[in-house]
Amino acid sequence: MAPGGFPGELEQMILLAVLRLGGDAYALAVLRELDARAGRRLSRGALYKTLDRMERKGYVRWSQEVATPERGGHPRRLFEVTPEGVEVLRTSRAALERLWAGLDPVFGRPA
Amino acid sequence: MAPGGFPGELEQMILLAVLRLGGDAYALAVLRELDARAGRRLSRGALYKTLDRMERKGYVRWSQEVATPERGGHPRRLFEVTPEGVEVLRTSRAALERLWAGLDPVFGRPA
DNA sequence: GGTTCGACGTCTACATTGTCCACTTCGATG
DNA sequence: CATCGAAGTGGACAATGTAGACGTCGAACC
Repeated sequence: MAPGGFPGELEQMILLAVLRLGGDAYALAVLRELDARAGRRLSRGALYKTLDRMERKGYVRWSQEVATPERGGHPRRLFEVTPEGVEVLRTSRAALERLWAGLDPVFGRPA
Repeated sequence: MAPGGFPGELEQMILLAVLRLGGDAYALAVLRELDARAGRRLSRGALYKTLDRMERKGYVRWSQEVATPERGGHPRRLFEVTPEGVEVLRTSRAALERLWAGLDPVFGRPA
């Protein structure tokens, strides 16, 4: 298992959203992706907090966006998932899948 | 979405383990199932705490085991997932799956 | 050229979850 | 009767999840 143990539910989702966005993962986009895909809403504060925590753990890193059009306000932070982040996602997914395996009947979704 | 929002990572796993065990879901068995299936280890304290919290939220309920052999110590608690618990699992899984969808290439697991 | 607005990021405070460990109970075993 | 193993409980604390208020810039408005 990944050294730090299992990531929290939100951490997992954020990691996935960042991954999905590829080179376009700045904060507000992550928020929109989370809402659109998962119906998961949260404030910017919550997002940045979690992202910062994950940075300390080495699951994500970020850089300032290149100063292209500069549309005002702070320069955007562009997030990216590290290999460690990918790894942690992989193991947590595997664990979950082994628990789900064979339960479909219970959920009225036979096979 | 389920009223109480998304369940935590551990809550999810415990719910699944209880489900898997069917009528045999007493605490120590849940612990073993979690370890065996998901490599997730935790103390009894952690388990009971989480189970109690989930009871308050209506995701699980329990009953004393029928006093058959009485092998000593406290009577065992037999856990069971409520319909609400099933529902919450279903929605959280759906959300996660929508986030995972299409990411397989990233994980070196093409299709 | 001041005001407002919208896209960003940051900070503080607090609620919820996750976690361990020491303690207790009680039958069986020695 | 001392010990052991299976169960459950309680207290304390660490990690995660969460909102909201605040600051900052450029652009658009007037």
